[in-house]
Amino acid sequence: MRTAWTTNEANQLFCSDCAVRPFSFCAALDETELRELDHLGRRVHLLPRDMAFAQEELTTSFFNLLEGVMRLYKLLPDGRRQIVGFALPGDFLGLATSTHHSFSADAIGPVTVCRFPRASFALFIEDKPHLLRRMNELMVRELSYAQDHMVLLGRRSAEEKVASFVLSWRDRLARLGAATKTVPLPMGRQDIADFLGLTIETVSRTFSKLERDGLIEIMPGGIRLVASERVEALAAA
Amino acid sequence: MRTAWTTNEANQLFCSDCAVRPFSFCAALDETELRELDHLGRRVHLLPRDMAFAQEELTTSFFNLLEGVMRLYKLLPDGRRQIVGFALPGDFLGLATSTHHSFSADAIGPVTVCRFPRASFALFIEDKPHLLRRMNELMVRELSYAQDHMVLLGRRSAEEKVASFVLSWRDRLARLGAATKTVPLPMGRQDIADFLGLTIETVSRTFSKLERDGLIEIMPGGIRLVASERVEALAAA
DNA sequence: CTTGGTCATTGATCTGAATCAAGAGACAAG
DNA sequence: CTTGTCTCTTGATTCAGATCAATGACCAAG
Repeated sequence: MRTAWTTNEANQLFCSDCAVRPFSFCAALDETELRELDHLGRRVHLLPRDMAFAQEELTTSFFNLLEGVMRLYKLLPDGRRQIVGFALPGDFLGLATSTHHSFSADAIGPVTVCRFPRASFALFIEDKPHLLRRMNELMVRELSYAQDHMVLLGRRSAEEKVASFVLSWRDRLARLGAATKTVPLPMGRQDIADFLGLTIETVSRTFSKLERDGLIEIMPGGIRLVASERVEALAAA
Repeated sequence: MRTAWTTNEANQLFCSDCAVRPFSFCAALDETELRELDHLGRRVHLLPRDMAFAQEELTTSFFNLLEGVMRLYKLLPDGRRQIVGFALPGDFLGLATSTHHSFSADAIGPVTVCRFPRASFALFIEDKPHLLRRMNELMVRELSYAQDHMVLLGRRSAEEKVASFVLSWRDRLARLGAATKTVPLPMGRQDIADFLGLTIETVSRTFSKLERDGLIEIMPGGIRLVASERVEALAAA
């Protein structure tokens, strides 16, 4: 529950050296703008379970994820949780309707983010049409992703949910340039359950079933796709 | 399945007279820009079931909904349907990842839309930061709405789903300036089911139960909130 | 007035996933 | 090595919602 970034600031590096720039909103910036951005952001390290921001909290910062994986989730008053997404390096976090965050974000493993104060970031993008268009593009992608997830949550079986999840997670990692046959799953079973609208038991059983049927192999920290075409078939229909 | 707008164009009216402008993206425009926009858009009437565009189709137009209600949905290969949203006057439709639509949109009742060719609209907004920011704002709202819906689909019971739906629908209508105690439901039970991730029977049974318990009254074409505070209680937790 | 169509409701039954309940590993702290 | 704490898995049972099956209400066409 601690918000680490108030107490735990790392030394600054330069945007021009940033490894995630090609995947990030800042890919749209030129040299001059990058140097300007250098003065806005601060690198911050988060430990597992550290929160970048919480639902209902005043929006004071935006974040660009540099390293690690984050969990984005909403809680119901009685404690039920829905994970609305997992963030990977290059993802931009914190955009919210006006003043308050509509979901919480915390670190799964160790995480590095680039933190931007809300106000100065807003000034920075205000009159930069190419950057605004880039943000638009990212949000359209995000929205389309959200709609796909609604289909999954509303209309798919447990087996289809798990299969789709594994594949779309693999594809996101692949876009960042990782291997494809072995799929690391840094999040726990409960996280997967809360993402897919299932219980932890059903997720566990479904993984076991997929392994028993010879589609995957369960490994510590992830899975291996033994018969990816059969997993694709499950995810497709 | 017919796309009516190729054959069924209405006579043009002016943006400055447009009733939905205060609710729409074009609220951000000044006099000169409005006159420019007049030349881009054409008003088009759709009949029930007419499609504005279909999933996978090339994006040739954007739409601003002027009158009526539309259904936005995605289909799985086997015919299962998830409605990702209902559009009301003022809503902007058609933004998609690059070239293709990611969902279908059709008319529930009779509908009037303002149709903009993709290319010229893109040129029009390209260098207008205030308009780009306005679009951004609308998309953040959309995304936040999508996330709320994920919580509903993934973590709520049938009764909670129906209660939340009725209230959020009422609130959207209220923002457009309609009455609040009686809630018109222009969409059918099957549409509500496909929106909430339920079957038509469960929706029907749930409405009946809410009526039996004295929370609502079922009327032709809608419902009346008899004990809205009890409905709110269901929707909240 | 009858016919056929669509849509909504209700009842009976079934089932996929939730819930309840143990274990089994993994691992850090003492 | 032991102990406690997690997380994951597996089994038994229950239950919310799906499925199957009529029936009723409404309405436009003949």
